[in-house]
Amino acid sequence: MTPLRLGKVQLQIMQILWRHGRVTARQITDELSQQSPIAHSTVQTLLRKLEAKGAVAHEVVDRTFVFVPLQEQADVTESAARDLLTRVFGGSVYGLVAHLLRHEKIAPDELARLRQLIDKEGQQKKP
Amino acid sequence: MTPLRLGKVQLQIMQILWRHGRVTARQITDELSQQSPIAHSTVQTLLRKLEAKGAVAHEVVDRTFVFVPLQEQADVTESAARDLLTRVFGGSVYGLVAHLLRHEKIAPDELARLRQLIDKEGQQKKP
DNA sequence: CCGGTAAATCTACCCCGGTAAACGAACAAG
DNA sequence: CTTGTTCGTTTACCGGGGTAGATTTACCGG
Repeated sequence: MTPLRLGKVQLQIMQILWRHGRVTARQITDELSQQSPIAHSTVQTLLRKLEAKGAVAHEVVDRTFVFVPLQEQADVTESAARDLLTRVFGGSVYGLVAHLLRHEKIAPDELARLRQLIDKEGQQKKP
Repeated sequence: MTPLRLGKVQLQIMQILWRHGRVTARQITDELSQQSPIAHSTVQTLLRKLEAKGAVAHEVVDRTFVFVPLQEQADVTESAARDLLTRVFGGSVYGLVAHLLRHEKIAPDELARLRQLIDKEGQQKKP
């Protein structure tokens, strides 16, 4: 299980795949182009590279490719998060969270939910 | 102020720079080689690339280069964290922290300190 | 049957991180 | 003076992300 490193656009493609489950290259191009224009062939190239890597697969429906994600979102999220955690924060969850609290603005209700979450986590000492 | 993208080894070099303030290329090579062997010329090449990017500078002392970091650790940390936050967690601090709590094992005392930190953050509503 | 349309493939760049050998300069020891 | 060591510089290569034009393939409508 190699960590599977994904680039910026590749991640965006995977996210579209995860949201919709089954999409054509054209759909991906359209959705990506809403943010910044991108050539259809570029998307196709990246999809081929993703497929070569085992991150996606395609089925042929009506002579057009329908792509499906193979790599789980949870896995990619996990490896990306752990990557930042270890490389930048030396593995300290406290360090990362402290940084987020200090440098990112957080809505008060989010903060409240966070406190609840941590409390619940603390309760799970004795199962 | 471009985000300044750094690779894996480049980040390690910057971290050594940040720890020591002023180091020679040799010191960096030695320190990096404790983890995984790396050629001295590789380190020098990366240092040149970092300098070309404005991340470091060098002074000449006794005919050898002494490198100093120009880019602040806080800035790099910040951009890396925000990068993950926006690209993977859609900007949701809650999402990222929740992920960390769920998937990373955290020492009980770290959890306690986290709760304190969040409480203190909550108090700063009315200054 | 023919031309348009749309999809897929081929091919070719550029950039940059990482890797390192090869070369050159300068000094230190003998 | 010659040789070896230690720097720094030059140069080259690989891999992979990103980009996209050009080309082929296949269908569909007139």
